[in-house]
Amino acid sequence: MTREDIKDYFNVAISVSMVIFAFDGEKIRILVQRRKEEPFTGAWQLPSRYVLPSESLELNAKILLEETIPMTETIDSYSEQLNAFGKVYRNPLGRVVNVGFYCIVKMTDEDRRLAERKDMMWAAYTEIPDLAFDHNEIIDYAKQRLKRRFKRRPVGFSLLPKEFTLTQLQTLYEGALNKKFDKRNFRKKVFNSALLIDLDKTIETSYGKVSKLYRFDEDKYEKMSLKGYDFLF
Amino acid sequence: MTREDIKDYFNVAISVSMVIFAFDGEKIRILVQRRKEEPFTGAWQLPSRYVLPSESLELNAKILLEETIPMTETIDSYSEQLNAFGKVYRNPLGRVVNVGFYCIVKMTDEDRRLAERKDMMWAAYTEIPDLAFDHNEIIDYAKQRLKRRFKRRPVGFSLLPKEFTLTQLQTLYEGALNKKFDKRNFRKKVFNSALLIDLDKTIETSYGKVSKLYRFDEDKYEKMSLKGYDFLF
DNA sequence: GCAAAAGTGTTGGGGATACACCCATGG
DNA sequence: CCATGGGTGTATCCCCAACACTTTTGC
Repeated sequence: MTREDIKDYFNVAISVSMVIFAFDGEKIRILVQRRKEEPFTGAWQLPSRYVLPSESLELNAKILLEETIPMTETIDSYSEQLNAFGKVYRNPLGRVVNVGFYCIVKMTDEDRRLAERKDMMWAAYTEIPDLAFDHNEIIDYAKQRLKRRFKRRPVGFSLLPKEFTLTQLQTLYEGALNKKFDKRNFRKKVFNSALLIDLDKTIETSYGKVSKLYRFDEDKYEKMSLKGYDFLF
Repeated sequence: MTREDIKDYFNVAISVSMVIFAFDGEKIRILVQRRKEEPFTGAWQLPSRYVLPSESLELNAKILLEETIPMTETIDSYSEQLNAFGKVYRNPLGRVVNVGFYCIVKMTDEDRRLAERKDMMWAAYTEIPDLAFDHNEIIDYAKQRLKRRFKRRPVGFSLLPKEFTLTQLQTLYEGALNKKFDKRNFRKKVFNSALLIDLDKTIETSYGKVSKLYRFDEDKYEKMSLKGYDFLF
């Protein structure tokens, strides 16, 4: 088979979309934006980008993330490919196969302010509006994947600030897994993992309470992980 | 953005590849075939197919499976999409993004005979030869995925004949998870799940031994699964 | 008679679950 | 003084892991 024989096949476009998960202290949220172009102008969508034949998927995903939330430190965010979404008629411009990605970022104040703009919104995990193309399907898939990751890897810490309280951690896990935990048992579990560093610092939370701060011990996790340790929830 | 603006993007081809897992009673194996065409003529590869812009990924994956092992009942096989593999220079003909799939089939005698042909081989799970393109990478990914599935879902039964012995089941799990199990504990575990039906039949296995036969209770699993039951290994 | 494979119970420990009260603070 | 949220210990249960011998049969 030569390039000539298969030229009919070379008429597809690739796009990447990014499901950006962040945690505002209360709920997990996903960033959606308004479309500026045809088709579906004005509709909400996932941040997306077409990929040139000469460019890699991963690079485009990275660029997409950086141009969408430019002020956020995305260096230590967690990112991963989802499936390819390739229904024939998902895009009226032609055959476009979308490769979904998701990432987990620490929400900064700048990120919060993004939502003040009219063309972006941090949609609550549980209340995603109708989106253009098949982007709702991509989000559903990303949510499933996130849930699975939460059960087996310490991805939650990528959503929290570097220093966090145990109540924040528990709220996050309850949101992600859609399940209530007993406070004492939850604490026992995370302490048993021995992956939290007590910072011997407190922070004022709501209602004038003080609460102890912890940090996730990433180095220790890496080492244990290599020895076959599994973080399970 | 119009179709004209983005015509540079519509110059990609899509292919699908299939990692076909089967179990010969001793080892898990993966079907590879010889390439008949340029590039890499004569090299081993995963069964693969280019996808026309007018056709769906899933349909192509299904056709690919059926034309590769035409005599096998693939109806009750388990199939799932893997990632998109999209390195820029993976195919010398142009930019081809490969969408990987894997499936799990019950190996029939006809399937075994496939391996007698010179252009196909059931490669042992642990001894995959060097393949064309990035197909080794796809297989590595598929193996990881299979292992995870084995831990959380009763996929193993799709690899076994409908009626099987507990020794077969254990051999399979040990191969898939690369781990030895204690025979008594293994049996306790599968009996506790209450998903095996004792067929009150025996079969002659090797060395003139007789061994009891079991069947997997798919209906019961479906029902329990809906109620939130998790099959864990 | 011995090698090979099927089959079968008990025990101990660790992790998960269930459960309730005290204290400090702001209003 | 009360509402809110942070913080702490114990008893029970179940699942998991460790462990060894008998029986049958082909060679």
